[in-house]
Amino acid sequence: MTFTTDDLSTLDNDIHRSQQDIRAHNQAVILKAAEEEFVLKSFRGATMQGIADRAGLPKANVHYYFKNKKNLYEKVLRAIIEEWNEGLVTMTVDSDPKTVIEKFVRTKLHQAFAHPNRHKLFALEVIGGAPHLHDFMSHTMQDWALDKVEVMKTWHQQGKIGIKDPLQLLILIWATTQRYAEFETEIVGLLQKQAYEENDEARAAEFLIPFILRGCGLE
Amino acid sequence: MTFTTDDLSTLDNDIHRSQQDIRAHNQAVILKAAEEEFVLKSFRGATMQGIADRAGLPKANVHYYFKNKKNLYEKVLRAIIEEWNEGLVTMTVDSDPKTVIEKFVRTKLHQAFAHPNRHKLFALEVIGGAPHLHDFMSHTMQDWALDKVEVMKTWHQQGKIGIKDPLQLLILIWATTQRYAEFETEIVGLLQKQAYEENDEARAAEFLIPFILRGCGLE
DNA sequence: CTTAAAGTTGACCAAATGGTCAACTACTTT
DNA sequence: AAAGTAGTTGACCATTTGGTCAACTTTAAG
Repeated sequence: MTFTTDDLSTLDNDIHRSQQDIRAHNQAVILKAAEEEFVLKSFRGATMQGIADRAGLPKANVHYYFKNKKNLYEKVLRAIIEEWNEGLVTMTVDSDPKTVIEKFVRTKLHQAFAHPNRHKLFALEVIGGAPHLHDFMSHTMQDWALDKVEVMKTWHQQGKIGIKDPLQLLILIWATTQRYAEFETEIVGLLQKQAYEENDEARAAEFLIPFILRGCGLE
Repeated sequence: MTFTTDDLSTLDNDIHRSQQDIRAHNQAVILKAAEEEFVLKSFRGATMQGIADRAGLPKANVHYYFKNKKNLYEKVLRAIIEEWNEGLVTMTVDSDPKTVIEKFVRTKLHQAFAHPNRHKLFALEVIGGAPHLHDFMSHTMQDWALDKVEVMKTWHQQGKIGIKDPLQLLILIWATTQRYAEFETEIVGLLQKQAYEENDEARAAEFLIPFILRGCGLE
């Protein structure tokens, strides 16, 4: 995929657009519309017509760019995996636990606030048994996780960290950071707001990072 | 609802069943089937035929007991709210923070392992904007949560707890406990198992409770 | 035993929806 | 400017599916 979903409106005022631009622009608009529709209605509940309406295009045009609904869905999922790969913090036995854990939490939290829909979609997939993410879950992600677990076990043996069962820590960090994306609706309600505001990510980080470090016996 | 979903098979061997028993039994079987189907396929993806097959009944029979799909779905959601209400730990300014928090985490964690599908369904709803849970979310749950936040703020002022922003703590506890239900697929994979085993709940509790208490500056 | 009520079920229908297609317009290239 | 390629779109179709219904069987009541 050579296009990006950022700044979809930059080309809107050009009457004459090159066909390359048109392709990139329309595909990006459709992917964004699809992401929203799939989050709100889930795979089967989302309709091609609904996606088309959201994208401001006729339905047949959506089919021109994406073979079918499943194909479109998988293209949307790909963006999730790409983002996940970007959040891979380096973590070796020689790293400083406190630094690495703080960086990891901060990165994941930032991703959650930056792309909540992606995290929601990922969660929808996992809850439904991850039928489309099976490879990713049982290879890429699992390999990464189990490797980090080994690193943290070594840290524990060296007395650098007060965590005997690092897999549980990994689960906790994912749970707490991603929660702000997945349960946006609930949390925004509890904050008595209509939507997240600028400082909400900072407020979460300010709580989470010291809490987790304390839990790990660091600081 | 006067019936229960527990032990659906007790009546299976009786040839002659009273009509009351038949009603209770069939409704329970259908609700259980619906819960599974809705979790796996989400509202729109679940089909009445699929639910009927899972329940071992003809589709028309499902419609005999539940007016329509929406009605059936809402009946399933009701069970979730009832379970939620059962997990309400008493928490006042005079309670002992450590005892209450430990009890709360343990209860929520137990519910997560006991009824993962309900938690998955709840999560699906929230992720999709909670269209069917709006009243519950913005009244029952919010009132309860904000009340507990006030209690914990008092604890903090009295120096009983090291948490300035208790709403974040509440979010963290919900996130970490419910995670074991919602992300069952992922976590079971990370544990390199086919399904949770008996000690997995205890293993989670053994990690989570000291971790959270430490995070709160207790113990 | 008779009558009514409750429960069962195959067959059917109308609406929704994914996907196709052919006609058309707009760009691009030579 | 002509021919070819890419993009647009309304109309259409086949399939899926929620929901109905009428005929039928089983249980309950008088």
